[in-house]
Amino acid sequence: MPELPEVQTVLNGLSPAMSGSVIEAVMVGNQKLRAAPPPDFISHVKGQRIVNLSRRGKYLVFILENGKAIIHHLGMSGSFRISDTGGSAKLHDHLSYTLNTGKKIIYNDPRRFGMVYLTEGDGLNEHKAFINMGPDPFSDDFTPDYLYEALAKRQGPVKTVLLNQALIAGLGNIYVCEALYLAGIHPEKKAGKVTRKQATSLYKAILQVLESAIKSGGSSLRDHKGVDGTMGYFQHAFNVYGKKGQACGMCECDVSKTGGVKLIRQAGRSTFFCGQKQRI
DNA sequence: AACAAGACCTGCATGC
DNA sequence: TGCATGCAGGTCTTGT
Repeated sequence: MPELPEVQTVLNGLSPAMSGSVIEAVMVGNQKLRAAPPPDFISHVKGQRIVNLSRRGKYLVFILENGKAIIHHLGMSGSFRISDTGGSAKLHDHLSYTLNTGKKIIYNDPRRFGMVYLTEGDGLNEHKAFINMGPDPFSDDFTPDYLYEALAKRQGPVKTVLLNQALIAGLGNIYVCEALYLAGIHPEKKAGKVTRKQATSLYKAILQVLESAIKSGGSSLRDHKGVDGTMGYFQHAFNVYGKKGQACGMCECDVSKTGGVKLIRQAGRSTFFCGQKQRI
């Protein structure tokens, strides 16, 4: 489910409810997540005030008063909701935080690909979730030059390389497809063959697509929802993703001749692109 | 080292 | 209607 814009949307929804609040109770379900909370999770978290919430790539980070940090990844199907303490439990609720404000923050994840960590002695930066993570697209470290250099070293198709979180943190399948479309770059082009000029276009396209998705509250494919249950609506702005055989977002060509948006499979993932606008 | 493929799960859409 | 199949926003592990 969630790529950077969706995680940012979740963060924006959770922050007002959680920031400064004290965690009075924690529920950890029996079913195992991909990375389940450690056994001592509750004892380190209970009674702690949440002093800061942030996002790193696709991870959410809650900093506690005792200096430890809770790290959440939503996997493919994870979502948070805010409810009253009297709210009823739902299938696939795996974790919840009851706050001193009377609100309950509930993590639900049908596919259980989500991950929950608690930092140990080492700082956040040394945590395994972040130790090899590339720059966030919105950080100062992410520049056209950085992108060009990162791609230049790689032989694989640019589409696949852009999904590597060690190069850029936060991009996922949807927004890579959309960014390559905006930049006019064919997904099968070798990363190392992307020119400096193309890298600059791609840099701009990445920021543009992420920024507009965040403004729209993320995309709501299937079950992704904001913390209040509202749906994002960025999917209405997709140019190519999920549009196999249809006209791309800015198409002036005859779909009956071109066949419209193409769907191929790269490294096991679906890639949508426009054969007219995106060139090798 | 870098890359591709498989594994991990459930739910949903599709086709018979 | 029921059943089988394939696919889904991600990442980690395994094998080449």
